[in-house]
Amino acid sequence: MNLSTENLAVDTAPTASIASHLAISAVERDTGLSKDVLRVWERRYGFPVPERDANGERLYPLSQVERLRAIKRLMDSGHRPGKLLSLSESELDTLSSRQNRPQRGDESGDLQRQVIELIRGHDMSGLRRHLSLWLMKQGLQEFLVETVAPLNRAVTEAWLRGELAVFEERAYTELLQVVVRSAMLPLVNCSSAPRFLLATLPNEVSALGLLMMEALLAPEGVLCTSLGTQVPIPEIAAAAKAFNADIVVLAFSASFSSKQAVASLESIRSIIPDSTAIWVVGELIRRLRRDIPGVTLTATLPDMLAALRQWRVQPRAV
Amino acid sequence: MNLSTENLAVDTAPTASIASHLAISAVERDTGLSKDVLRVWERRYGFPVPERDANGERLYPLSQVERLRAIKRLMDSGHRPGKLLSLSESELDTLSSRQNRPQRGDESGDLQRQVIELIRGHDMSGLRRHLSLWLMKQGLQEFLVETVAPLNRAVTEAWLRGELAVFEERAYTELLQVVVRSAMLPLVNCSSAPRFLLATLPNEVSALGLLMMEALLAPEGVLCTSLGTQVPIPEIAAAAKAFNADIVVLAFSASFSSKQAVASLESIRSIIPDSTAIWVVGELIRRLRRDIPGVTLTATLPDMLAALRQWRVQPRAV
DNA sequence: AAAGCTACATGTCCTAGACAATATCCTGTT
DNA sequence: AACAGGATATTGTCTAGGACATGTAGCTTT
Repeated sequence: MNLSTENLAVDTAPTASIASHLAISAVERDTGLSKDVLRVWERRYGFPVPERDANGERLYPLSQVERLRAIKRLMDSGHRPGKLLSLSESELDTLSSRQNRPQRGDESGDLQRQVIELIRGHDMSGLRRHLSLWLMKQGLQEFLVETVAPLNRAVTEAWLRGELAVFEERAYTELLQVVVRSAMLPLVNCSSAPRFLLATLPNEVSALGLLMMEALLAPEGVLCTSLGTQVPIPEIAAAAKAFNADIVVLAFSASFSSKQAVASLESIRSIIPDSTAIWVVGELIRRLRRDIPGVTLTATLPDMLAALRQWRVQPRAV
Repeated sequence: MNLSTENLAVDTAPTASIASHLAISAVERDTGLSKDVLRVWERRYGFPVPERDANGERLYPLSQVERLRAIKRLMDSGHRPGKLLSLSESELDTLSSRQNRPQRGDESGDLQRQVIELIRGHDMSGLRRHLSLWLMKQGLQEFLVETVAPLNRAVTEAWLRGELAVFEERAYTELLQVVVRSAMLPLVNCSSAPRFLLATLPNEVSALGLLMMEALLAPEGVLCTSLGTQVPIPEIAAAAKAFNADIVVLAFSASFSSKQAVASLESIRSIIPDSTAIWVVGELIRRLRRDIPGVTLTATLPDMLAALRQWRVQPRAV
């Protein structure tokens, strides 16, 4: 439609801008870097250096946005901005590709490669059959621990390496939800103690960890109430009281800021009664330095089950 | 270090601040109003007027945050900030309580009141039985159209009126997901045309509309691929191509900004081929003034089914 | 090696002004 | 009385650089 060189002003939607450039608010949304950070990096490190529109507002070329995304990914896995931002394009690339190479050489690598191939081929029905098959073969809990957990890691890593598109990862996640939920259905007559309350904190989008917890707990016959993702802290506290929860489970994905996690956990711990336990699960835990008093960290799914057995023997002792 | 009345600085976690006050970033998260907006309102309208910590940074008392939330709700339903911000506390209250009074006096009001009572009593098992019962009685599609849709509206309204807490609404939503998904399972051998791709745009958190669409389409035997919530626009386009979708369905809840919706829809329409239809569902549609060329708006679930029948007779004619 | 200290790195907040996009109001015309 | 068009008001977002608190790294001391 806009064939002239004048396509700049034509399409200036509030946040979307034109196809080849993004406005600062769009970059904030796409990369997860706040506007303040984008500006201060420009000032301090000289990158990114966006162009400007007629009105002096920043317009980021897609190439720079791409690079910002790479930088953010590396930051999430522990690198510091100062180093990354002074790196050249190629140095960044080698770092990106190296970063997740240490593939654990476990026997399930085959399945993982197979699944990733199915995802890349967009064969969702095939993927579904495949996953259902393994589910049948292993039973729900083993399926989760032995198959789904490593598979999730493999998919996440493939995504970080750029081998999977965002939408492919999303489609996988959704499908997995369907498969796992289908296995949980027969198990819903949960009635026995303890009472669990599940949620993720604000800024934690991933529903996957939450679902896995719910599925893992279902065969144990416990009473699970899930609040879903992104629940404000006071609401979690109110819910714990209302549902009379014995244990509040909070799930975190690897990308959650550990700084914020610690702060939030301490804040939650201080407002719900000590008689209610708080358990934390998810990849994030690997990156937590210090313990948080009154909060139980379970790095793996089996740890979680162990904690449950422990609780049953000796409630409230965490 | 500071043991005196200086306990302000002690607990100043990045975003959490102390129990009775919130930092600006926390208020942004809780209310959905950007930091810029919060500051500019203070400058222009004299509300909110937060206190300051030792460092001159804003600290919002909970009472003001509460009021900001009320204002945001009213804005979402069409009022303009200038008016709301000059209103007194009590005027705001009357406006809030009036706003959703026009209860449609339909016969299903009884069920709705019953369900809301169950939610308020935190009787999730009871609620589950109740919903399952109606599902059995009505069958999936009728259940969605006749029961779930009005129920969702009733719950949302109760929540807007402050009769339900956020966590109660969340627990209801999660439970509903489980119930609906359970009914979809037997229907998954979807293989026939058309191929659907489902998603919500960034900023749209609610998975409920999406799930309802999926469930509504399941009995029709179509092939549905869901990408879940908050999918970036370019990813939706890429997915439409990869999955060879005939129809892309985007779900919006009532709280989505109509301005942004129009911009996003136009942007999406311009990057995916005309042979792929775009359908929009959700409460938002009521608030859209103008049509968007090449985009089909279906305000209710039956409209959606009608559009599907239409498509089957005459594909691509939208 | 643990603890303390200093210097640097880094994200977030601050102020205040500018401006574009939209809503609303007003006026003249059919 | 309904409606088009233009003036005006409203409102969100952007800009700039400065300030500062917290976190990290490297060094020294016990």
